[in-house]
Amino acid sequence: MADSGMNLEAQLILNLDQKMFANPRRMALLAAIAEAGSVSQGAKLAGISYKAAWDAVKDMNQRAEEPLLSLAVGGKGGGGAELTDMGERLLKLYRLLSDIQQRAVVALQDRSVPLESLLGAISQFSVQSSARNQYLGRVDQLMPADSGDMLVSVVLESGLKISASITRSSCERLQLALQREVMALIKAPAVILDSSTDQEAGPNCYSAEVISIYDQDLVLRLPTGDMLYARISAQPPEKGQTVVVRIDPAQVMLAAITP
Amino acid sequence: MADSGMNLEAQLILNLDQKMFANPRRMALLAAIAEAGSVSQGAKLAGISYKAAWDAVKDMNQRAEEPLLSLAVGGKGGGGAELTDMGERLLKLYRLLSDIQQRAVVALQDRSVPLESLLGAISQFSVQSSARNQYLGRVDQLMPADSGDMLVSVVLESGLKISASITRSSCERLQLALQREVMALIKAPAVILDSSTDQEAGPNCYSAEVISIYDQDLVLRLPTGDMLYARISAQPPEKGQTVVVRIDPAQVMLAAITP
DNA sequence: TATCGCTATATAGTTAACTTTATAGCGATT
DNA sequence: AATCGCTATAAAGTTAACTATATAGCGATA
Repeated sequence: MADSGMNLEAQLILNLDQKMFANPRRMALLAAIAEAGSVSQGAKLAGISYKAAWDAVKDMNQRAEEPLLSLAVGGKGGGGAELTDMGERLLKLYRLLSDIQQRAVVALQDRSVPLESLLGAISQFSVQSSARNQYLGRVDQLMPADSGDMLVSVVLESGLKISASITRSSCERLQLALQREVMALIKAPAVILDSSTDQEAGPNCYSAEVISIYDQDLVLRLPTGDMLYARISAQPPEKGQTVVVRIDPAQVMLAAITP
Repeated sequence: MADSGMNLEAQLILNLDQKMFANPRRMALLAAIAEAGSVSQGAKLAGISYKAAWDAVKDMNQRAEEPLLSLAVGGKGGGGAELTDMGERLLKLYRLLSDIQQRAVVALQDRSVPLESLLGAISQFSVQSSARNQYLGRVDQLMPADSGDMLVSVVLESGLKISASITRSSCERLQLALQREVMALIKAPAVILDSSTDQEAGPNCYSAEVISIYDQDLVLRLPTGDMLYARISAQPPEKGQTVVVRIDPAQVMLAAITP
């Protein structure tokens, strides 16, 4: 279940009131019926017997709060079947969920992904941000600042502390509390090289070693071992040099998973 | 699958080489065996017959590339069973995937969630950011800027255009291309009220109507109907007034789902 | 060396979801 | 009014995954 050569895939089953309601076969059938225009032709398309198809359709139509298929008996062509809006929506929902699940399976199979952290795991396969600097940590301190915002201190596994200035309403929206797992996001251009002093002072002020310079991208290493990506502003430093960097807490974005 | 009163839950089945490998019952059994220290006691705990448990364990141990349980026969206590590292990891992976799936199910049941957009759907239940302003749109234009960064123009459904300045490497990492679905994230403090002029000029410069003022939070409405959250800096405007706002493209973060 | 609780394995019955096959009934179209 | 292809329903056989029950074998421990 962990290495590359294996063919692991996820199947989604939706239970309604503790009983199976949707599974891959049923959803494929639903799609086939929608395409063919009748249960009998859809069953053929899906490669199952008419009886099984009809039983499935009957069960779904009865148990869903609204039918998924509207069935016409007799008349033109002998009758037919059509997806209702509800049916269409269920199909979309199911496909979306399957897609999400398959992404998760593929991403989390990698042995290097930590499975302890929900946030860490989810961020591997879901929304990726353009921020070069992404640090997983926990809320360490929550302080009201003068501006009316909250100053949130995040401590990483490595011990590095990063402060973020967040509006109170955002704090509430993310349900930030001590020990909550959060990710601090910092765009590279928000990392300021501070040549005026070589003293660390104030929040988010660190001394860092220059690891590499390429084009205008600067890679730094903090004493804690964490890497920091910055952009070169005025005079470029040299490789191996130690510089002082500063990050405005207002430029730090926090991300979390609401429980 | 759509309204509140229903009891919809997701079940995860993992297929290995087209055949069922892990399902909720098997994983519960694995956990029970780990807790009890033997297959027979674990089966009792999980409420299934010893035969079924043993068949499941045998199948999993044989088909996984490494056994999940190490079984000892005879000796102290007659033998016993223990989770291997691989078994432990599978269990964690499974729990994480189930958790993610359940979150997705709960979030996407809401009728108001658009099921057309993968990014829109995922962002509903996964990582939430502290940025108050979040706009779903598509990449409209990709232009190299003087700084060496890329200026990415995002157009929303409403027609609103937002520009973001992103490093080239981030562009590549997110695989940004024309028409790619992205989300623009802007912290409220990054929205600057520009009193010097009432002319819209340059990128990310909009005239906006003041909808509400509470404490230091400002809610604005753009002509396109989109809402914009800002922080009050110097002199607070009045409700109903029209103001000009400006957002530095470097302060705009983009998020996407890599395909 | 006998005991113990476990792994390891077999046999037979049960269940749920299928399968094939068959047939009744419907109602616009011809 | 006859036709047509569908929905609607039933009966009987198949399969996979269980159930319960039984038994052989193991090896540290007492």
